[in-house]
Amino acid sequence: MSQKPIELTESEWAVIKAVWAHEPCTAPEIQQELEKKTAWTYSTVRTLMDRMVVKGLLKAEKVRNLTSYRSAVSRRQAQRGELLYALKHAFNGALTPMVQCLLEGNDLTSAELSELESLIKAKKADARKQPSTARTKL
Amino acid sequence: MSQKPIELTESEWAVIKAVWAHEPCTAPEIQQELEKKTAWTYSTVRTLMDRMVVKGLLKAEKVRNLTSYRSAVSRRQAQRGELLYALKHAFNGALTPMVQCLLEGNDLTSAELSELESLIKAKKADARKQPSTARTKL
DNA sequence: TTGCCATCTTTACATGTGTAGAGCAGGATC
DNA sequence: GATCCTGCTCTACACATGTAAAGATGGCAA
Repeated sequence: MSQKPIELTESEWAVIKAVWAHEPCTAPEIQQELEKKTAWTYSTVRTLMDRMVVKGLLKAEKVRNLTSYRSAVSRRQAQRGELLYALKHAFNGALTPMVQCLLEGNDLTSAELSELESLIKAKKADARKQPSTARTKL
Repeated sequence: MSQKPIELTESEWAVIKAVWAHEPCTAPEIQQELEKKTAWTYSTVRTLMDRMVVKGLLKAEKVRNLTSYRSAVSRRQAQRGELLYALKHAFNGALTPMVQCLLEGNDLTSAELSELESLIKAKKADARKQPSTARTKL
């Protein structure tokens, strides 16, 4: 339970995003996909991917002589990991200041602001009904 | 302009937090402060701090034979750096989903939710008056 | 059968990060 | 003056990360 938080480097983010978009997929596929942005060679991508398998971020399966990769963590999990890192270190776990900082530094359209407002309203209603029980895990 | 984003490792966060709390300060002071939590020796802390000076996260000034340190980045800057990292990689720059994810995964009290609500309301009013001009830099 | 191509495997190397020991120097102490 | 702190400098080492070349190999085309 409570597996340690997922943290991804910039390169790993690039790779896993491509994998999410194509899985199951092969290293050459991912390399081609990323080449536009990163100019990484096959070797580079492959090394990254294999290291990510070791870390439990991807899963690899050998079919004959080809290796097929899939993600081992969901986008949600990865997103939450990133958020938790920021929350923990930059905001000492305090959520409200974090959201505040987010709002302060960026220009939101009033449409976006309204959207957030309704999110919060929904959440409030929710909290009233199910007091901190049926939380969507991750 | 637009200096590259600030990103801190876990250790660096520990150090800079202690520095913010005590600056101007010396390495031994910080070491003692951190010892409780981390059990790092003087050498370790000192190395970290000097590397952070090189990176521009701290400033060091030599007074006689003692070295006095101060932060070179504000808490706000560091917080924003962390947030931007998450925003960019995990959410492809989309702010609303990020806030959403934040709300989803954590149990907020209804007091907190109300607080956020008023933050947003304030922001909305704000946006109406000064359309994206006088933004607090960082 | 002989090459060729795509893919895989191995190895490498620079730089960054976590962690720290060993020895040095200046001021206080005896 | 010899000693003892306290803080400083230098050096080191293991592991992580970014990046990739070189060589091995299996299957298909000629």
